[in-house]
This record gives sequence, structure tokens and C-alpha cells, in this order.
Amino acid sequence: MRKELAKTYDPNGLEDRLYEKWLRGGYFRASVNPDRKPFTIVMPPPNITGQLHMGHALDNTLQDILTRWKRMQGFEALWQPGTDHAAIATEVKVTESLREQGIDKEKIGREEFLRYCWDWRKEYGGRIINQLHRLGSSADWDKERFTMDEGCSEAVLTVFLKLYEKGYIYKGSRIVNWCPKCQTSISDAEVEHEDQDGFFWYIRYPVAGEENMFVEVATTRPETMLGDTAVAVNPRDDRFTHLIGRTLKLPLTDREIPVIADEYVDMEFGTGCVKITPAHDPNDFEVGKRHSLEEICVLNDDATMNEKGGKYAGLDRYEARRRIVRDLEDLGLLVKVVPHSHAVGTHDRCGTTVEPMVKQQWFVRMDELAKPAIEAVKNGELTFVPERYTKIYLHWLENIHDWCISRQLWWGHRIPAYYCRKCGKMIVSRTAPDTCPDCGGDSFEQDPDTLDTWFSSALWPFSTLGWPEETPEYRYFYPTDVLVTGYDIIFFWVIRMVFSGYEQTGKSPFHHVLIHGLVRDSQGRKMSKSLGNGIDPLDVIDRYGADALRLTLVTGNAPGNDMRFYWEQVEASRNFANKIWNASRFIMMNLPDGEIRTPDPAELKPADRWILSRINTVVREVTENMDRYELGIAVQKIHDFLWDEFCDWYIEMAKLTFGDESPEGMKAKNGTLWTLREVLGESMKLLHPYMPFITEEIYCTLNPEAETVMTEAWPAWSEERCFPEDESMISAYQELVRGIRNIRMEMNVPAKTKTDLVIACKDEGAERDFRKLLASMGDAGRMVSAKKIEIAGGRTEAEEGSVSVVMSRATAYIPLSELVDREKEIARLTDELGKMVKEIARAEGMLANPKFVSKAPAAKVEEERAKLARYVAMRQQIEEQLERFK
RNA sequence: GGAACGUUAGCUCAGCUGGGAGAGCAUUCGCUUGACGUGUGAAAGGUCACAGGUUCGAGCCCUGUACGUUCCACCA
Repeated sequence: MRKELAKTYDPNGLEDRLYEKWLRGGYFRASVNPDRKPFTIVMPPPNITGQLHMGHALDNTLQDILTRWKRMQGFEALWQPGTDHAAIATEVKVTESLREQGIDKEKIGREEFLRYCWDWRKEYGGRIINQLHRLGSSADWDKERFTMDEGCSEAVLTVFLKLYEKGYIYKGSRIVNWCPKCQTSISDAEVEHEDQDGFFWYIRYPVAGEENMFVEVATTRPETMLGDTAVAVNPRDDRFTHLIGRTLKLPLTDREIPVIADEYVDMEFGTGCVKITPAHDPNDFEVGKRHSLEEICVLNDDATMNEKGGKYAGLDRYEARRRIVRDLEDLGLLVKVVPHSHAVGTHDRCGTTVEPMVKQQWFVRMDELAKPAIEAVKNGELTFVPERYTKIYLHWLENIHDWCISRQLWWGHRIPAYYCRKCGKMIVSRTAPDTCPDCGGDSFEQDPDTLDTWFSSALWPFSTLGWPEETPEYRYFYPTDVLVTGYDIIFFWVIRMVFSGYEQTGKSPFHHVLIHGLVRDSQGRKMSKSLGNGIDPLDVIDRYGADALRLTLVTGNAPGNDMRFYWEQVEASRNFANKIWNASRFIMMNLPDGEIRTPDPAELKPADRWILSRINTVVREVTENMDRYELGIAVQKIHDFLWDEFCDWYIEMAKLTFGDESPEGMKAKNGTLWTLREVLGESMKLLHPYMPFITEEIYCTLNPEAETVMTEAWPAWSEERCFPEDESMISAYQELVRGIRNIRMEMNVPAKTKTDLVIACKDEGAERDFRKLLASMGDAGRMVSAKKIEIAGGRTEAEEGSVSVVMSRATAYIPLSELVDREKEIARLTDELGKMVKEIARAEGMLANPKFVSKAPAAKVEEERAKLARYVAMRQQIEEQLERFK
């Protein structure tokens, strides 16, 4: 029994049911299969704290499209999913939730706190995965991983030990970015620079042993002066050479500091004298190293002044600043205050102004590791789509600093370093050592720090496949094919995966990186919690369906570009879904219960062959564009084909034959029904990666024997489905229909008024084609509101009292004398003639240009010649029409 | 201070290796034509930011300018 589609398209009733079906059917699963080529994408692991937002929706839609497409192309397609432990985000969330319960993190201690974190993960970690289900994501959920699961942790440990042994990981006292709110160090990538309005304070430092002799420095951060250990001038600056080597009295303290010479000082800027605070400024830190200056840290971890701050101890950094400025003023040492805008580093998670501080931290030495990652894009092993992102990638890598990987957090992979409680010796090892090789002590304490979240995500493409074990999955699916992600995490993630991949596996972890932009609100603003302008993808799905959301996210968007979100566009997408739903319903209504005989192409009607020929081209275009990751163009092609050509033309043409019950008509009808079903089925396959739910429902209803469209073969272009003659015949028909509709509109002919129509053909070929065409059309007059269509060769008496439509191969007459307004007709025809004359002039001009004829490609020249001939013919016909009215 | 991207119809954006400017939405005028008014037929709307250059030919390539967006950057 034939199945039927529901009367109305209701995505909600559909999508959950079909997703369940897919899960049950196990279609998302991929496994090692020597008979197929693998295709692999690793999902950027969403944070366990995360809620699905538009960025995820876009990112995962793109991955799902590629995965579904490759699966249909016969690849063993693995989309490897998982979640990220999101060190800071989770720690902050759990801490907050504990605080709400009146529990203090510090009091319960590390072990207990971690138990809460794991509980939290158990409770909420799956939430975002369930939300991804609603999008239709065809990831292999059985393989879901977590950055802190056993295997991934093993990978982290292995990598850490390897890098340490190679000397690429070291512990050192260096200046790092410190977040006073989160109380942890962060990497350079996590610092956002924003311009802030501040001041330049000009301060005098008295020269020791002199009355009224000062050095004037300018600073944006007066409070750090308590940690000054020198003032630097440029050695070539004549103004100050006499001061080099002298000693200054550091105001507000009892310390004395030297004047040193260093090239770093810009003579043109400020006063030409720079206060040097090695413990609180990255540049000063370098200067301090060069001159062996003391590093005096004057801040506590929460950015209050410490005991080195003297009377300012305990004050917040900004309060200390105010007091210090006031005190300097009282001492007469403040020269002036000038407004000054400068870049301030803030923590990208909490927005707190970052404090550069000298700390004992763990670092990854980057110079050697960066090399293969740079080489990879230069030799083409790794490519970015769009290509412009290679530049950004390279620029960052070529200027990379060592990566601070230690975090003063509890939630994360703990650093495998142990300290002897007796002598303090540090031992880096997989497990706690038994005895200290130096002192024989047997008690050790593990380093309290954990690793940057990105340390584990850097290993994601191979750790999820079982590495460091040489698992069959790792051997088969690695390296992965394409990584899909937003440009905002190239530095955090993509780069670190690439150098980790080369270092650990000797290969780039993926061949291509497909970069997408941000989904912004309708005014082009970033969607953010604070602005409250975010749109919840789940809300969109509830209202319009996942298919509509997915289509919206890929339509009209080029790789790497930002896009704006409009509800109107979702509506348009839903309308498209509704359109194909109804078209399918109509087709199925007309399909017979029994078999449809597969017709020979020769017995098909021109319209049937035309649409087969057209979809054949669309198949090629869609595939080509998908090969280039131009998903927006690809889906546009399918959309336009289905709506304009298939629904608005082909189905309408098909209807013309449905009424014909003659034996011949029945035979033609079989061919048309077969074609309708064939083309609809192929279209659903093409559209499936983009709109998986509706295409599944339609396809399976259309082909009751099919289990799912997911595993059907991707359509292939075929030489046998090229019918250029039918294409040109149908475009002549379209020219006729459009022409008649236009003129009826222009002449205000009511739709109900049926007229006769005479087509006067220009030559025998045209006459033959039109006869053949109309003979195949059944009720051919329907689309042009004609009672009767007559085909004439050459001139016809129908001209009398007619309005005419001049086409390239014929002129059509509507013999309705009451329509004819002589003046109006002359005006209209004159207008047409003018257009034609212009076109002819253009073509003639080009062809008269010897350089064009000699230099342009022959095909192009030929094309212009053909056009010219056509225009000349049309001009002649129009002139003939005009004659009639003279 | 560098760099990238953008500037195309009223709005939002496509436009592949250069060969007669497109879509969606909005607008105007028609249509209960056997699936769809979430539809259908038609119309109007663009010196492709500006100025040069290359070319037989430029929205597309090159140079510069203006405006906008974003990224990077240790001028205290």
C-alpha cells in the first residue's frame, strides 16, 4: 500500500520521530572498514557548561552537511563527537553553585570540590549533546568522548612527559598574565586588548645627592612605581647621557634605583625616561633580565598591594593608585596629568583587567614546535578555506611566545610533577615516585596546578581515536579530513592541534580547515548575554523546525564570512520546506498503486527529458560546489531548481497531460509519473545533507522499500541524461509562455478570458519543434489561457486584428481584435524595436572590432555571431509587425 | 603601529579561473488555475564606494583614496 504524506507540513511532529529512527538504525555509526575510504571530522567539543547557541548551530550544521554528504558518497564517514571539561568555566560555575548552597570551595578542599565538578558534569554535561540531537546531527554518539575521560587523560599525560623529556616543557619564573578575579595565570591568547581612556602621570624622581635635580618619567600605572628597580634612558639620547649610572631616590619609598641605558626606550615618546618595573610589565621584565635588575612584586594575587607596598599595603590596585598620585602631588613630585588612551589587557572570560606578574609557571617552548606547523601550510599539507586565514595563522605562529600551560585551578588535568617534602626536589613522572634520588625522602607532594584546557583539546583529533594506543580506529580514521570551526578560535585551538599533531603523530591532524564566521543579530551586533540579543536555536527549531534553521544558516553565506540572523529568513526557509512538502504530496497523490514501468528515454516527452537533463546539470553543480566547500552556492542551486524549474514549470507541465485518458496519453503519463518520481527522489538526495528531516520523510514515503535516504548513493552526473535538444525546445516553450503572459498582463486581459493562439514559425525546424512540443503537452493551452493553439509555417492571416509576441524562432499571435489598441501596439513594438536595435549595435560593434575577433576565444566570438543573427531575425519580425499598423 | 575583510536593488547578502548584474525579504499590479495564499503570475528598482591603470572586454585583476568592520601589536 502506498504511503501518504501528512496534509500539512509539521516539522515538530516529524523531526524527533525521525531522529529516533536514525539512532535506532545505527546509521550514524562508523567503524573500521577496509572496503571503504574513511572520511573523518572531529567535532569541536562544546563545553560541558555550554548551552547550544547560534555559533554551535552553524558549526554543527556545516559538519553535519559534510558528513551526511560524504556518507552518501560511499565513504565510511565518522563524525567524532565529545565534550570539553572547560577548566575555568566549569570551576567558576561549580564554585558559584556551591556558594549558593553556602559551601565554601576552600573549606571543602580539592578532593571534595572535584567530586562536585564530576557530579555537575554528570548532571549537565549531556545537555548540550541532547541539544545537538535536535539539530539533526549525525555524529557517532556511541563514540562520544570527554577531554577528561580515561583515554584523553592518558594522552595528556603521555604528551606532557614526552614534551618535558625533550625539554619543550619547562617550569620557570617568568612574567605571565594574571587574572586577579579568577586567581590564575592565563595564556596570551586569553588576553583581550581593549583601548581604555586613562591618564599619563608625569612624575619626578629626585637624583640622589643633588638638590633640585630630577628625572621625569611618565607612566599610566603609578602604583607600580613601588616595584621600580631602575629608570631607563636611550643610550643615544644626548639629553640624558650624563645621568646614566647615577642613582635616583624612589619617591614614597626609601629605596634608591639606578639610571640605566637601554635601546628599548623610545626617545620620541613620553619624557624619554622610563620607569622600569620588572615584576609588573612584560617589557620591563625583559629590560630587567638584560640588566640583572631585582624583580620586586608589589601585588597580591587578588591585585591588592602586598607588604612591599609599605603604607599602601592591603589597598586595591586602583585605590593605591589614587593615594599614590595624591601623595606625589603633596610632595610636589607630580608634574602633570595628561589624558591618554591606551590598550589594557583583559581576561576574555571575566573581563577583569589582567595583571602582568612574575610567577613560577609551566611553559611550552614554542619555537621548534611551531616550525612544522608553519611548513604545513607553506607546502600545502594543510589548507584553509577561505585561503585568507592562512595569513592570520602564519602571522600568529611566526610571532608566537612560549605557551603558559599551568593554571591555578583544581578542575583539569593535574601537572605530573612531584616535589620531595624533605629536600624539595622536583620529579616529573607518570605516577608519584617512591623515593627521592637526592635525599632518599619518601614523601611527595604533587604540583597543585592543572593544565590549560586547550592542552587537552590540542590532542583531540587523535586522542579521541585512541592515541597513544595504535588502535585500528586511529590507524584508519586519522588524520582527519576537515576541521570546521569559527575564526575566533584559530589561535586557541587550530594552531595548537596542528603543532601537537605534527609533534605527536608526525602528521597534520587534518587536511583542510573550513572557517566560518559569526552569527550576528539583525543589526550586525555580536549575540551576547549581556546585550540580551541572543537567539536560542532551540526556540527557532520549536517554531520552524531544524531543517528551516539549518537552511537559514547556510543560505547566502560564503565561507569565513559573518552573517546576520533574520526571522524573515527562517520563515523563507520554512516556506521552502512547505513548498517541497506540498509538491511531494501532489506527486504522490498522482502516483499509481502499482509499479511504474521504467521508460526508455526515447519514449519520454520533451518536458520529461528536459527536467532530467536539468537535474543532471544541477547534480554536477551541487557536487562541484560542495567539493569546494561552497555550501551556500550548492544549496542555492538545489533550491532554485526545485522551486523554479521543478515546481513552477515541470509540475505545471506535467499537469497538462494528467487529463488525457487516451492510450497514447496513458503511455505518456507513465513516463511523466516516472520522471516526477525520479527527479523528486534525486532532489531529495541532493537536499538531504542540508535538510535531513523533511527529505527523509519524503524520500521514504516516495520509496516505501527504502529504509532511509541517509545511506542512498549520492547522485552522479551522467552522459545519458544530457538532452540539449529538449532543453532548447523547452526554453522556446518558456519564452512563449512568458511572452503571452506578459502581453496579456499588459493588455489587461482577464485571466478568465481564453483566447486562440497562432504560432507563426520562422522556419521548418521551428515548426517541427513546436508541433512536437505541443503534441506532447496535452492541454497545452492551459498555461497560456488559450482555447486552441494553431501552428502555422511562415505568414498567417491570424495577423489581422492580433497582438503579437515576437520570439527568437517564431511570432505568436493572439487574434482578439478588441484587444488591439493601434496606438498602444505601435508604441510597444517601437519600444521592442529600439531594444533590438541596441542589442544589434552592441553585437555588431564587438564583431567589428578586429582585436575582439582575433583575441577573444573562438567560442565567445561564435556566441556573439549567433546572438547577432537571432537579433537581426527578431528585428525583422518586429518591423513586419509594425508594418501592419501603418 | 601593522594586517585582513567589507563597500553590489529600499534592507540582508550571493556573484566560481574577467565575456551582457542575481536571490531572499520589502514595494506595486493581477490570480480561489485540479499540491502549496507558508501559494502563484507579472512589474518596478543598481553610473557594482571613488579615482587611475592593465585588457578587445573589469563588479571581478593592479595601484591609490574614502568610509566601515574585525584581528594582531610590549610605546612606558
